[in-house]
Amino acid sequence: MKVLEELTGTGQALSHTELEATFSKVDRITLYRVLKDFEEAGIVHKIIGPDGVTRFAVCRHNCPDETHTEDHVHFNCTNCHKVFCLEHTHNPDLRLPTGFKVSGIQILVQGICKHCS
Amino acid sequence: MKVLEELTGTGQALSHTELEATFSKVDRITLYRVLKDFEEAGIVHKIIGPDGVTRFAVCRHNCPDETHTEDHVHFNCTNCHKVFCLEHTHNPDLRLPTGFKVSGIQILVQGICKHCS
DNA sequence: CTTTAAATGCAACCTTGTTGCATTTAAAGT
DNA sequence: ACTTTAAATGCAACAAGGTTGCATTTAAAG
Ligand SMILES: [Mn+2]
Ligand SMILES: [Mn+2]
Ligand SMILES: [Zn+2]
Ligand SMILES: [Zn+2]
Repeated sequence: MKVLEELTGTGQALSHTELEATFSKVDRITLYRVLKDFEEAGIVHKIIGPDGVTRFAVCRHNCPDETHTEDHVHFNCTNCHKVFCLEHTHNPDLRLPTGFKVSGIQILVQGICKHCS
Repeated sequence: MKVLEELTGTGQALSHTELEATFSKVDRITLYRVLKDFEEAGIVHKIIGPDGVTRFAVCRHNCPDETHTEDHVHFNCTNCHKVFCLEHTHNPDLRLPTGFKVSGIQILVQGICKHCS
């Protein structure tokens, strides 16, 4: 519950390492399990950025458990290194070469975030 | 050189694990170093997918060393699990919320590839 | 108050990737 | 052809991130 509060409170996606620092009393394995459970329950979603860092963010766009569509852009600030869910910036339609059938899109934008600019 | 031939020959992005299987005689550390050197030389580019797997692909769009812009979409087949560079499918322009300044975009599309469909 | 299940912690292990150092291999110089 | 020098390779060791099995705590039901 405390972990969920932290994820809900902060406006960003947090890595296991960051959460571990916040909850230093909690064992790292417990933290892994909590995050895994949240993910499987559809409460949070996992974002693995182009940097390879895994982060977690709460699902805000009241997505039903079934269609757990992750239809928004993520932003990675090159200054503060934070990752934000841009919930209102939806994935664009892409025209791919013939033969390729799209089922999902993951977009991660790099740049300077609102707070750093 | 053999590694570069392999990367050039195959139409996909290959992971270290895959290359290790192909070049079983070569030590895995040597392979890591070769790939790192290629990347720093701007000969190949590294792609870390939403699955967290790191893959390497040759740069084909004769990009100059300076502006090593990675301006194309990557495709991850959910059937054969291969990753392709869609060199001719360029990144779209995105409208982000005010305050966010874009410097780069990474797009990874999931679906069924040309060969699997 | 007792029974039972869930949550936690610990140890051990795996994968991916890096670094230091000794050894091979190959390129230059004489 | 022989020596010198540098680059490339292999090995050991290590570190970060993550998973699994098992014993123990904690808390929920009965
Ligand atoms: Mn998100
Ligand atoms: Mn590419
Ligand atoms: Zn920032
Ligand atoms: Zn395929």
